[in-house]
Amino acid sequence: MEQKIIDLLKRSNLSITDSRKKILESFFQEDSALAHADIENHVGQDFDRVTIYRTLQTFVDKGIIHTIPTPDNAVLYALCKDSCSAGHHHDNHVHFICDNCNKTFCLEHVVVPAVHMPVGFAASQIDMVVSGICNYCNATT
Amino acid sequence: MEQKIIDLLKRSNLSITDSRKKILESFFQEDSALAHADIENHVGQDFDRVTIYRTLQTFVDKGIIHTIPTPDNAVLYALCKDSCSAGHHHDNHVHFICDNCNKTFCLEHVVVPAVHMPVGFAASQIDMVVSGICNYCNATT
DNA sequence: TACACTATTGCAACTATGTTGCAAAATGTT
DNA sequence: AACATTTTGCAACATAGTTGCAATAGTGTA
Ligand SMILES: [Zn+2]
Ligand SMILES: [Zn+2]
Ligand SMILES: [Zn+2]
Ligand SMILES: [Zn+2]
Repeated sequence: MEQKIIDLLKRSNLSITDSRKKILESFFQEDSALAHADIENHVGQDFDRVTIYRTLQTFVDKGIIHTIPTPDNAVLYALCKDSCSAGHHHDNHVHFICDNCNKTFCLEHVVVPAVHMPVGFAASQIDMVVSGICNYCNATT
Repeated sequence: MEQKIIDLLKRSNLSITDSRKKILESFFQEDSALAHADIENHVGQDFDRVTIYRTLQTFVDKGIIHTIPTPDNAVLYALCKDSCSAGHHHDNHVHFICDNCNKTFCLEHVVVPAVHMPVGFAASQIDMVVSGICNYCNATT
């Protein structure tokens, strides 16, 4: 884990700092997307709020994580897959929000479907967010 | 206009107040979705910030307007079509955000396409937000 | 390892956004 | 007009996010 994180930071041309390691750790330990508050809980009192904001922004810029738009306008972050790089995200997958456990997941293998635009409108990016019951919650009820 | 607004409020079982009239007016005058700040600008100093928040919430509850999730997590509101009623929205259309003029539109006639969920996931609601260049901006450049 | 250079962090202060309780004012009904 | 009910404004609070700057930590080089 430790080494995997260090490699990722090096590959992204980022210096290895305690906060970056700890914050990345949060993402590798959780399979779902994280809100700023989740990360604050995970890293505890170790780092300043501001550091977390700046670190997350850095990770987004470097293509390490991506943000997820949600209907209730909370900001969520999740790890990007390898195809993302600095200044160029390739996150065209669908996101799923569970109404029961309230977790948000990247459905890596579900590509956002095409949609026919009215005349005059040119689409450059499409976000799709699905809510419902996740596979874990469906299995345990 | 005035009469149209009064009728809409009566139909929704809401009392006719100055703030509700003025805020609804904002929506009828604009063809694009409005942020809280836009409405604050439109109504000027006439009403308190809190009143605007509460009025918008009331309108959402009554099925008069709906919220639009955006990738940058701003809250936007737009008029619902007639099929929406108190406690039951029917807004399954695609939303479009123009990268040029920065306005957001309801594409009333573009229905959110179906998407195939992985095993175990049950979808109950789907939001699709497209960004790009709108028809007005494409026509004038 | 020590040094110098640069990048990162913490702090404090600030802005923006949204919420709550309560008394005053406006609305609808009789 | 008088009453009961909603709605509004105010003040205070809560949460989220940003900025400038000085202190600190990380990196590459000698
Ligand atoms: Zn779930
Ligand atoms: Zn994702
Ligand atoms: Zn436009
Ligand atoms: Zn809409």
